[in-house]
Amino acid sequence: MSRESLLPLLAGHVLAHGLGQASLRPLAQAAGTSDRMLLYHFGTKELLIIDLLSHVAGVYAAGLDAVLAEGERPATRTALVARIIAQNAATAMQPFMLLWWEIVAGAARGLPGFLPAAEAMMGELLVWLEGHMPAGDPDPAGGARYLLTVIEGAMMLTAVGHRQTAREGLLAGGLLEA
Amino acid sequence: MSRESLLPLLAGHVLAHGLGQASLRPLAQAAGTSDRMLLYHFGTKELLIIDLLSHVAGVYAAGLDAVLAEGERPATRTALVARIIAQNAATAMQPFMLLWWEIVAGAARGLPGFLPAAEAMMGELLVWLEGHMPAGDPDPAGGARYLLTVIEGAMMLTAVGHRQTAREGLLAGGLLEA
DNA sequence: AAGCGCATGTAGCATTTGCTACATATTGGG
DNA sequence: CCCAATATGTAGCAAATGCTACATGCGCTT
Repeated sequence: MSRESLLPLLAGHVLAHGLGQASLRPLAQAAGTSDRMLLYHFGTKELLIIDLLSHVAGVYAAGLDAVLAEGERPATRTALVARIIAQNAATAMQPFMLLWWEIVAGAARGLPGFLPAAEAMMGELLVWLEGHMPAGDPDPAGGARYLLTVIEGAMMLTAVGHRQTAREGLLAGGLLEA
Repeated sequence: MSRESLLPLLAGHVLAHGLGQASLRPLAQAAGTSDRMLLYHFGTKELLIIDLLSHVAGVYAAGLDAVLAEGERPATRTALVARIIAQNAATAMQPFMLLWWEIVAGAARGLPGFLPAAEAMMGELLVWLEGHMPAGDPDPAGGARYLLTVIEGAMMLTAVGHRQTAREGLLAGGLLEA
């Protein structure tokens, strides 16, 4: 079992149970090894988490590329927003969303490895958005950044029980069709 | 030392060091008591955290009311956005911001007490915003929700190292003057 | 003064946590 | 075949964590 073959299993556990419950022994059990072996491969829990976050960021990027392949380019900004909102609300995305907020919290606090991972994931989403802006959009670069800001705000409000508020906000901003 | 007199001291520690480091003995020391006494007053760490988050939400609301008293009503939405962005970027708000993302993460995961606190704080900010929309704004209610969404998105992007992205997004959305 | 309830200190316990020491398998190159 | 490097198991340790048991002070009523 190499580092690389371990990471997906570790990521699975963290996605299922959160970073808060990510202590060595549970992680090891989820990956079918021992804490002893995790330290052997990664050196330190801190280094393991850093590798793990980096790996999660990579998986996220790959997932975006997969979604990028399918589906046609939306005709309007509102269609694009609706598509992403729906995508993020899908139950398959839920575990990732839960993990995401922990990553944001860690990044804000400056925990090692968190900020690079968070920055990378938002960067990926940004380029994805920019590549999916409606054809003929007057300002694809700025528009993508604008939509990213709005969408992430809506995601956050949704996470804290203000889904309705977010929805009304998007409506009032002309970013969602009634 | 009653529950109520303890809470501000506990909140101080949590604001300074985060919820992750909030174990009973450090908390007790910050409040000038013992873990024994914390459990005596709150019954359980979980109950303590719930009380603590509720208290933090109350402090946040009071802080908003204080800011509400001073300052005149902005003339435009962009002025309002600029004011809040500046407010949140102030170093005095930094500890609260760090704590906020932990609360969001906890709320998303359904930890007891987190969601009510987060919901309350966003609710407070929403009414504050609604009360500070420019005079003559065509849609104060929807506009406040729209601005809330956008502002929180910008805050999140800022927290993960995408301050510039957020800024450009706000500019492209016409929510910030160049 | 006696006794009763609230408050608080001391000590500990069982569990978890990250990590280490030491021994042992496994395996590929000479 | 031998040996050295790689890989893995076993056992444990020191610290932290949430919580409990027991004793004791402190104040108030009767």
